[in-house]
Amino acid sequence: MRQPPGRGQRSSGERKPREERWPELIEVATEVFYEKGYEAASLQGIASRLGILKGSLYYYIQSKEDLLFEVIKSVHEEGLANIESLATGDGDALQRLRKVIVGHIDHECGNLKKTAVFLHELQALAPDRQAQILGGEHAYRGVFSNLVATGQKEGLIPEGLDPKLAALWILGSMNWVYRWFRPGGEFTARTIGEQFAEMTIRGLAVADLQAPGAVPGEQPAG
Amino acid sequence: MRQPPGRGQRSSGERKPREERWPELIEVATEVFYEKGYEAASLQGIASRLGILKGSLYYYIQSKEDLLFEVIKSVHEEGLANIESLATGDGDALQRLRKVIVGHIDHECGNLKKTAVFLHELQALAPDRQAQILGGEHAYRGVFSNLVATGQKEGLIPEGLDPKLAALWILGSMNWVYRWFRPGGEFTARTIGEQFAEMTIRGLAVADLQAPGAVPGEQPAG
DNA sequence: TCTAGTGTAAAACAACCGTTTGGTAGTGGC
DNA sequence: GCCACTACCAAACGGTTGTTTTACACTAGA
Repeated sequence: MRQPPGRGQRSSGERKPREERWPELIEVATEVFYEKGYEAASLQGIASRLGILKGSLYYYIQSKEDLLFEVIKSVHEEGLANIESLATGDGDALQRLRKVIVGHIDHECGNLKKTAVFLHELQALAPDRQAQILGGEHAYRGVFSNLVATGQKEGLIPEGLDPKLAALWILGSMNWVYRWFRPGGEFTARTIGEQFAEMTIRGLAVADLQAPGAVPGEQPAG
Repeated sequence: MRQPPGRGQRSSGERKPREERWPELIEVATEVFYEKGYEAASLQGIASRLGILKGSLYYYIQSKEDLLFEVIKSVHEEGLANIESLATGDGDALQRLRKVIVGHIDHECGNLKKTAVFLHELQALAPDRQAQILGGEHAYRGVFSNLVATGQKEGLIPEGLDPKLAALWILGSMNWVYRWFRPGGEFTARTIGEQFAEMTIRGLAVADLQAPGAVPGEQPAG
């Protein structure tokens, strides 16, 4: 079964340069953290998927928590850049909000494991590292509360709504998706994003305003 | 420092009947799981808060996972009974949905630790135990999708919306609250529940219908 | 007074954890 | 052909974990 090091074919034992090993490590760590959760995951398990020994991981990291930190930091930066670019596009606040919601859910579903690790294991980090990632006043939430506040100035959203609460309301519905979405399942990311955006926009908009896009009539497959 | 067993005063060493110890155990376990997370929590820690040795816990449980199961099961039953009673009251579907949302968030914030353990640590259980708790087709979600479907029959909610997606949308926003709510903080559970209900109902209702209750004008303290 | 049962102590168990240390085969630059 | 460096192995470390076993002080009932 276990061939001597004739040639590849084994998943283990290959010596690789840092530039190749590092992203591999991040990817494998993400998968293992996703499957087992951070605390239940072991460096042993990560190392053996890479084909090296767990002690060898310390050539790349200084601690297990470092690994989680690196994973989460990269996911957060990626996701934040995504919605910030969507939020600063054309159109009024509600039109931009629609794009952000659809785009964020699409990104979330397309990067399910990474997102799940970020959303679920963030609190496994030490508090100062959590703060370091989220930024002083929750950059992520800020994008949404700013959109809501802008919508209020534009007269599209009633002044009675608290922008921060509205932002948390939106974030909650979106950040729950990773819990039940499965690729190839009942709903596509697109379907989810569009219906969520529809309901959310309608929930925020003033009474006498109706969003131009009608309720999408597509029947989800399955 | 360490008094010989003269009389009480120490938090440890008291022998108690099962009826008294068992709920104490569940409560302490809930707290520890809340603070550290299930995997990172140790039976050692739970036992020492009770003033007994970790081995003695096995007089009450058969495994650590059993403990989590008991905690989660009781929380789920409690929460489900709460929203089911609210969902079967008077009024049309949207009026009942409003009550359910406000009541559920109130319950969630009033039982923050229990709820957090349920929502965050459920997936630490073996899959069959998860299924055993959630019920065959997610009893919790069913309450909301049924309300949405009923609202559609009553002509209050457009037929184009998928009731299951709508239910997941609602659940997400509510189940995110435990992540940021803090007692005595910026918002009361009541404020959160009412604004969330307001936005959610409006997001679901057909265009030419306006909910009787206006947007709550209260300014949240802080 | 004897007895059965209850709630806990005490101690040990193997297993596994994250981390450290020291060594080394291979490689590219000089 | 030497040297420094890179990427990893090999082995061990102390500590903690969940769990099991045996024993025992105490209590209630007969």
